[in-house]
Amino acid sequence: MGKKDKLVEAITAMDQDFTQWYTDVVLKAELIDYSAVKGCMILRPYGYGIWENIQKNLDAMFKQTGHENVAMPMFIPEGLLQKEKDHVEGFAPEVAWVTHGGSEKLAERLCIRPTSETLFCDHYARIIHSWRDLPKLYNQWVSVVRWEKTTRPFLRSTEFYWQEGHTAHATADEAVEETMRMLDVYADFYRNVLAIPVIKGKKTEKEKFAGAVSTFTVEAMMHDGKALQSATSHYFGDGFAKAFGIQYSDKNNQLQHVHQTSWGLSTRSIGAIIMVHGDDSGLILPPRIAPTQVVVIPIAAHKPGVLDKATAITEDLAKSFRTRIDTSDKQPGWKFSEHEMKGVPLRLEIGPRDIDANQCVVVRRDTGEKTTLSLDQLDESIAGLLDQIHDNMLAKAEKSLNSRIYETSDWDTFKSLIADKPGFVKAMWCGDPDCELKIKEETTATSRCIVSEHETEDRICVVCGRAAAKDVLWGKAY
RNA sequence: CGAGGUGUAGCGCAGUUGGCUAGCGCGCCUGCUUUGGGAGCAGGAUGUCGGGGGUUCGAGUCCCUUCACCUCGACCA
Repeated sequence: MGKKDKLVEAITAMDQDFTQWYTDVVLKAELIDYSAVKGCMILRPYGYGIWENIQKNLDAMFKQTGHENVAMPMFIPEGLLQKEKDHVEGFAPEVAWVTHGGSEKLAERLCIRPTSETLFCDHYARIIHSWRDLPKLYNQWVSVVRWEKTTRPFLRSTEFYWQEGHTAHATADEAVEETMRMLDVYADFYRNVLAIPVIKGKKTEKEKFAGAVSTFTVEAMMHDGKALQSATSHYFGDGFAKAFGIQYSDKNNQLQHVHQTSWGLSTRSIGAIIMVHGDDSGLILPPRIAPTQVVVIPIAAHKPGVLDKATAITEDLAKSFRTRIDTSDKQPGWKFSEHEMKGVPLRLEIGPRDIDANQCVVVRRDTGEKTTLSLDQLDESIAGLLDQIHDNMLAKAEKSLNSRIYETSDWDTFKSLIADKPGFVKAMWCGDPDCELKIKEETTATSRCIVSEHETEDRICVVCGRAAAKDVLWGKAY
């Protein structure tokens, strides 16, 4: 047993048991703790720190696209929830109800928001009167509650944090444009901030959001080849507007219904970060959202000058990067492993030998590569390395995604691909829900999204062999 | 909600056909020595054996029940 083995024994190896690896990482990297309520997790400082950085980056993108933040109540009266038929049918089975206020039974029970369409619609009906009031581009950062049967940290919990954008527009075209704009924002965010490549597409009727005209999604591929629906953007048409009476007078003094969208990204994105980038030593965090980008580890800290120098470097770097120094009395080796497990992108070692040579040792989490850097112009070196890490993580994830998308038009090949090859299968679909259902029943794979739609004579449905226009990505999903 | 699994110290576990004061490793605390890949020595603290009920002279151990967590299905971000 070498020391490396001991390190690995803390976390289950990915290829031995991926779900156990995931649970180990989530707990040992101190992202969450379980709570007293089933299915509810506590976001610990390190886990919440990731979420804060996700919020910071994504919120800036929302602001750039003209959106404003608001805060809606967490309670929805039953009558309000029931206004839109498809919506209530979709969510009713998994809502939590408040029936009492103090010891008084409520005349009308209140559900704890599973999503806030109804609240926004109710509000919009009151504040939108004129074409001059449009568009309304609102977003909120809140938690919602869905009474899930099976829960897993970040991937599916009873309460989870997310943002939900809700917009109202004068025309259908504008609303469609908004739907696609926000889908692009999510795809860009995943790529440029989380270093995760995603596939954009449209959900099938079966998979779309309750109450939506159409749902668009970004799908990511996890290390085990399974799909994770990573964010969604919905076009509502005027269905909610009609149910809630959201009308405005247009420029010709005609009463019109608004056209709406909603879009959301949740703490599930943290699950994606873990399962796309992680390795057997633990987390590997994308530099742009890592709570700590650089951890400084003084070596032989008791020796004169070491701690002072390490502290000075930390303070200097902290002006430009999220930098922390580890002054605990643990052994250096212990610290190395600890910060690797927590996915800190860069580790900076500084000891007596370095100080004499005016240098430090910097180690990349993504490659393990160790380099010696001059203490002069350290800022530029670190900035360059963090960008390189991002680019490398993205490139690696992209390669992993692209190398595991298979394509076939043959039903038997399709079945064996789903069964034997982790990843996605691209196959044509005629659009018949029965064919979609057959795929799910016989392979457990579901349609992830329709990536494109175009009529071509020679293309046939992978299931029934009839003419097919939809290019669909299929896969097993979380 | 269906199938299966696990609950003993902070974590990982052992605990024999039911039997005396419930153990081990790691971690934790104190002190000293150490420090470039999970340190060493010495001393110390920590338990409602998940909860409730039952059988028994006696239950961590057997029975019933309940709760939580994990895995696989059905549903979702």
